[in-house]
Amino acid sequence: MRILVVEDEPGISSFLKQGLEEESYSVDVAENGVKGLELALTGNYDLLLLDWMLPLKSGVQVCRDFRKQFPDTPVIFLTAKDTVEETITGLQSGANDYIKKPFHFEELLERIRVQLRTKVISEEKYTLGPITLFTDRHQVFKNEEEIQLTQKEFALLEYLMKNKNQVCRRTQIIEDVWDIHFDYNTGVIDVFMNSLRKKLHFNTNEDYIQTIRGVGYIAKDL
Amino acid sequence: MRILVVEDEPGISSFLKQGLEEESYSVDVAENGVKGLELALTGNYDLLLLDWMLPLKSGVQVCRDFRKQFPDTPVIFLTAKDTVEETITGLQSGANDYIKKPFHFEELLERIRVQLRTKVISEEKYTLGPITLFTDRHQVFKNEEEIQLTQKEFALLEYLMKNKNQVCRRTQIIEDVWDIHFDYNTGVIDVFMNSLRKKLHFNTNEDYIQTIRGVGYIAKDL
DNA sequence: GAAAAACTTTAAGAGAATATTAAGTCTTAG
DNA sequence: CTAAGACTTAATATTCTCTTAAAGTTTTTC
Repeated sequence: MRILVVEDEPGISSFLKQGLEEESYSVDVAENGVKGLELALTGNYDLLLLDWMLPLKSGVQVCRDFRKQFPDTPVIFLTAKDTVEETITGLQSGANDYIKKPFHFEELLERIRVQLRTKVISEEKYTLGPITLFTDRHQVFKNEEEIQLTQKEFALLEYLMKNKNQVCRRTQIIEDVWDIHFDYNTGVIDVFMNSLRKKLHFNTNEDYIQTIRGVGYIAKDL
Repeated sequence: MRILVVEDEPGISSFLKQGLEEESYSVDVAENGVKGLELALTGNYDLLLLDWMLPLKSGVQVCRDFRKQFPDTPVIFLTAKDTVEETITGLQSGANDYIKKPFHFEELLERIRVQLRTKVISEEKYTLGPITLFTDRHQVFKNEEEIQLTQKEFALLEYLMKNKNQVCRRTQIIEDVWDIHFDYNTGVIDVFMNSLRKKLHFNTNEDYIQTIRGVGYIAKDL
């Protein structure tokens, strides 16, 4: 089980990391809200532990943004903010539990177990840099923002992401995405690759989909 | 939403009953563990509020026995037992949350909502932007104005709202709303979607029900 | 550096999916 | 049994997607 700890005080985060790893969770730490959300949105975690007061982006904001894409992954606030109003705000932002500092580690552990015991099997998804693609839901996100794709655009992106870091030849693509098994000559792939890149609006240094002259294309993390 | 309060101190239980009923929960009270378990096992409740120290049968015992038959109904402990060991024992007995007395009623309310928002199935009220749908009463409102829907229109809207923010495929809709389990190709869905949107008379910028070409529809808050 | 090859971009027509309308069939209340 | 309303089917209209083709750009080759 993978846990993401978003906490800016090194003392607390390293204490949490060590303690949780002793319980054989695998733990990553982010030291500010922006980095935390970014990591969380990769979808690699089964649970989030969030501090409220974070540099760059508050825990509440992280929780809200995270919830839009992951409605089922449990989130636990772990914070010194202890008024009733703050607790309620935290829970309303989509958290599943709210623990006030100072806390007992054993109680935290048990509350984590409570959240994880109901957790369902996670859905199939692929990632590519800031892009996340959910096959069943038929949805694509770039960071927090949802991107509307047509059928073919989606199928093409799905194919590239499924074969991430591998060169996809044009003949393979036309077979697997278009289901055409004879020699083809029109520029369909090129046109769709174009609209795909346009909709994903990569910056100049975000070369996540590269063309390989004379062969095809490749999707790769940078 | 029906809540069972198991609590032997009349002062506390009547305070809880009154407060929760003001929030339009329907509340029953049991004043000892045996009676509490008996009522709980009727399955008529969506959530249990349990005291620990109870006559005849302890809250922990009630929780354990209840869990055997109802693994998914949320249970919240509400108790003066406040050591870490007791908290852990309570949570391990199958509870979903553990609140220590004295507590703030507003926080209790919010923690109840947290538990109930994941129990989608038995929920009786759904919202979507200005739309509110009551499953039991079979009523739909847009803001204050009631909207008259037919059976199928209601069922369709209910399905979309139950799966808010999730893509609903045409095949799923035809299965779950029409109960047709083979391939089906008439435009029933389109026709009902049309009359639904007409009756809900959304403005141009109120795109609460979007169509996803080639896939189906999605109801989402904006 | 010019020509050829490969890829990108744009635009328009064909095709497919959905929206709308209307008519026919079924159900239910009186 | 009849009439009103609800559901389904079918036909037409509209909108959006996919494909093709042609023009523009970059890269490679000689």
